[in-house]
Amino acid sequence: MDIFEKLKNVEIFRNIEEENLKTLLIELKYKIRKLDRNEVVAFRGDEIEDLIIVAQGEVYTEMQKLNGDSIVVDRLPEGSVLAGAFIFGKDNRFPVDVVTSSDAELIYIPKDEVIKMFQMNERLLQNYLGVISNKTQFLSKKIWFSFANKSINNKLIAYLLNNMNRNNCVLLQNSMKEIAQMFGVARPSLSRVLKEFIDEGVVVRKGKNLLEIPSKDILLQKVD
Amino acid sequence: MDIFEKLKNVEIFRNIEEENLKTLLIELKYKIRKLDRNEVVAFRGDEIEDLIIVAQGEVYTEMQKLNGDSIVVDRLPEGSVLAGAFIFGKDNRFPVDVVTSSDAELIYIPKDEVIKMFQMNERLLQNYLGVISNKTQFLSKKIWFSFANKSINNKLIAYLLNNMNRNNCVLLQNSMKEIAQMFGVARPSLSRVLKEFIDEGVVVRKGKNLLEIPSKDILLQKVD
DNA sequence: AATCACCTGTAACATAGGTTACGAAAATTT
DNA sequence: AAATTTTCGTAACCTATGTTACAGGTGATT
Repeated sequence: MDIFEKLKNVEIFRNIEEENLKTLLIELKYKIRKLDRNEVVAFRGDEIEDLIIVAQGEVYTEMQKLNGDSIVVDRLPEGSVLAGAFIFGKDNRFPVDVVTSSDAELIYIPKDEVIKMFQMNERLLQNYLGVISNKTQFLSKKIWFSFANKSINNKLIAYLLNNMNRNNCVLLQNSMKEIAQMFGVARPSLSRVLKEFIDEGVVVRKGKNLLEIPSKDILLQKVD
Repeated sequence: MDIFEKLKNVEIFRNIEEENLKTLLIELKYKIRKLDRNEVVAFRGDEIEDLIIVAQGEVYTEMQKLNGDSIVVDRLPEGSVLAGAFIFGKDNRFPVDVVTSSDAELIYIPKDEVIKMFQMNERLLQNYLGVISNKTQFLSKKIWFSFANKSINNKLIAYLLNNMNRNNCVLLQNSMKEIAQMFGVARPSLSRVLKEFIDEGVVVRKGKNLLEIPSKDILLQKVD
């Protein structure tokens, strides 16, 4: 598969006509870097000078906690852009370690070239703005969620309300383990709160992955 | 003061030569809206179709918690851009209520015009990318901080390490009340932990707003 | 200087949530 | 279908943090 085929599937190149994409490829300076699985793409603190595109494979980013544990922050599948908010921001260094989770092929486009690209193709610019805007939206919502809902109680209520369909039912998309992780709480603790709700009849188990909320209002009364 | 003077102080118009800025003003379609103190600029859920610039005065954004309390999310001083990540993102509706905290003058620039602007002036595009990139960076760091440092203990250690100067001292920029708010914890709880550190000699009070950390290593041993 | 408003430190108390552990159920692999 | 691994519910226990309250300090305002 040639580079052109790969670029077509990259998020920032969506909906760009083949013609224009080919023109871009010719005009543009870029470098391709091939890596094996588990190779380090960049260390925390490294300067970011290029836009990096995951043309093939997958990479993940991880951060060090104070106690030395490292936690996976993000998985970037094929077609993603790496640290898109960091080439134009104040802090031009990687905030995280970046590692490949499979054989991977990365495309490096220098910052200057990126800006040139934007001026050559309006659609591309809009895509890019979209990508980093979505990231910001995603982060904003995440922060709001954990700030506005401190107790597991409230987190669960908010989650249920967000995922409720017309029939007052919630189909659990994630395992309890995963939900607990999303909430940043211990699994047994979440389990305990859900049990309370079920014991009180505020929530009814309809099946392994299906919950029913008999009354939204009664659920809301449980907010603390 | 005419509109031109006001625009010069807007974050996305920084470092743009007067000439170019004047040209932009002539070419551009925009609307000006004047508001009194405590007027609502936009409600949560309203469609976002324009880039909104705070040309004069100040606005703040607030969100509703489940229990009805509203919390101030952000203050946007003169020269800020409102919801910059939301005109290009997937979700084109305000995530928050927006209210003026003083008499204010807002400039509305339609999305299409904004893109035109970007293509007329490269510097402007870079500024805009910078602004929303910085926002993303800010949010990322905030999330990481609260995710990687669950206990007040660890939050405090991370804060001290981040704000330490060469002399192993930390000049407290914010009041304890504010720091507690940043951490999302109760003030007396933060006070208690700091007292522990001081009692143990891990941190030394050098003055009202000055702390000394005798040994970084010993401080790090306190991580749990 | 006197009043007021606010920020701090501190303590006693209540509780939400983390930890650990174990067995049953479910899912996956053999 | 047997075996192995993973998820889940549940309970007992413990600790970190929130809550409330009060008094001394600091700074602003009059």
